[in-house]
Amino acid sequence: MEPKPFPARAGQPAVTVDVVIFRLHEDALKVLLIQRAFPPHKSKWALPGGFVNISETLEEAALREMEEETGVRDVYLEQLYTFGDPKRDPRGRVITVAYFALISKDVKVQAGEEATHTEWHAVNKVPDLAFDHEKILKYAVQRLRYKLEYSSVGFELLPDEFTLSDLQNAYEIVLAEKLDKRNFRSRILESGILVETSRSQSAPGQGRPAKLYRYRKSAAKETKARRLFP
Amino acid sequence: MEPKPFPARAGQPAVTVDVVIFRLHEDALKVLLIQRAFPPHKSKWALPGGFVNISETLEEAALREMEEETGVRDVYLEQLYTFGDPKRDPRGRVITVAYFALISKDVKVQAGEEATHTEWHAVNKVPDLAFDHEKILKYAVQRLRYKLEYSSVGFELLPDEFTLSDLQNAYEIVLAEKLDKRNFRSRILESGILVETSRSQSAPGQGRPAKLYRYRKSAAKETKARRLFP
DNA sequence: ACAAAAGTGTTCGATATACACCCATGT
DNA sequence: ACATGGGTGTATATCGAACACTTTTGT
Repeated sequence: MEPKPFPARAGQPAVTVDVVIFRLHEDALKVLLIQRAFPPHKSKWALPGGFVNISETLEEAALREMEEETGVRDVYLEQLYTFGDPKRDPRGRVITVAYFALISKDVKVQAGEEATHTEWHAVNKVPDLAFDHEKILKYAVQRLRYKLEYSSVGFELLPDEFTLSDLQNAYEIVLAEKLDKRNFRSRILESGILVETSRSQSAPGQGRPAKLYRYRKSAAKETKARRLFP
Repeated sequence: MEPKPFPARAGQPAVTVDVVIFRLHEDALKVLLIQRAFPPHKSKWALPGGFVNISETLEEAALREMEEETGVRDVYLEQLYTFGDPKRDPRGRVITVAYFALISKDVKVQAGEEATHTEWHAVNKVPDLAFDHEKILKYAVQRLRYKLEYSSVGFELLPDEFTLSDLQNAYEIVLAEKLDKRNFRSRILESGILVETSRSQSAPGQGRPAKLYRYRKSAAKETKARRLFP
């Protein structure tokens, strides 16, 4: 594989999208990184991303990049911020529109294209990143934590059916803090965003089986909603 | 004045900044609009904006546009969102990074360049806007209202010194709702973000003179701060 | 019977909300 | 003295935070 031609022209900034793809795995919040095969920052890790095609929306560009690297298309995707420091890319002026994506736990993630070296890294243990990608990642983590408290994006990280312990676990991993079990459960249940299924799930080790719940998408009123976790 | 050449090239999106400039005037929240002198959307009103120069940051571009139209440079400026629908500009692919700005009440706003026709419009009475600028404006108003409740950006709309009635008035105008005087005052004062000056101000009509306060910038902890107005 | 995880309520302090009258000044 | 806007406190309801034991299952 050859490096793609760099499309910036004199006088005109180029536009890319970069995507911070989050996923819960092995009790950690992980982010997908690609090891760069070409300079600049050769062999450093970077967020997946690429140039915006002339006839696609920014969101389509982000979804395309996601699909190329993960095979996954049906995800939660949100625009994060646009980074435009003239010196952020040594090749020339590149403005990047950053997105973040959340992948459900039950979605099978395929490897990227043959030659590209992609890996999931725990967000609190990422290696040195190329360009300003550390700044972008930090911003994304901050936004995810914030939204977890005020909205119900958290469910996008879980499978269709999950136990309340799974859910609390997911929140604790992302927020990096312990939550009170009774308060967590009563708040979640009172909010009415969950429906109980008739099934339950035996714990991996042993113990009392837990009821399985499902998220009611219809109840996703973000705006002015009471915080889930104050 | 001639229309500027349109710099989009084949295969490359062009990048602009658009700025939603807010100001309180005549008991209304107003936004600065420019009447377009050339097609497309000739004679429609639009947000001030323009192409990003190759060596300036996005924020610098937004400040430059602001200064060109208002003569004002020292303002609160925040990135809003990036709009990139391929069909948002009929001339070609233009991605715009939208910003919003807040101008203090004591800043004198100069007219824009000779030929450009600029006017302040109350946000609830704006005319038909060019491109997708109505969407951008609505988004900006929503963000401003939101931030007013959670942070102290509200002070950026007021002069250096102001009375508590002025402040409450500003909040009521932006939020478009009445607030309780006693609750407003105790919350603001308890939060410690104001310092009392030794001076007071006679009301324009008559009545008891009001104490003048000043905003303590140092107390601007936005993150995880308690909401000013829940 | 015991280990392991699920499930369940109450108390207490803090905060939000609703609400009405006196004060200082100018005319 | 009166009109005008400035300034003040309390009672009630609601919400968040802290906290420990019983239940159900598998081995």
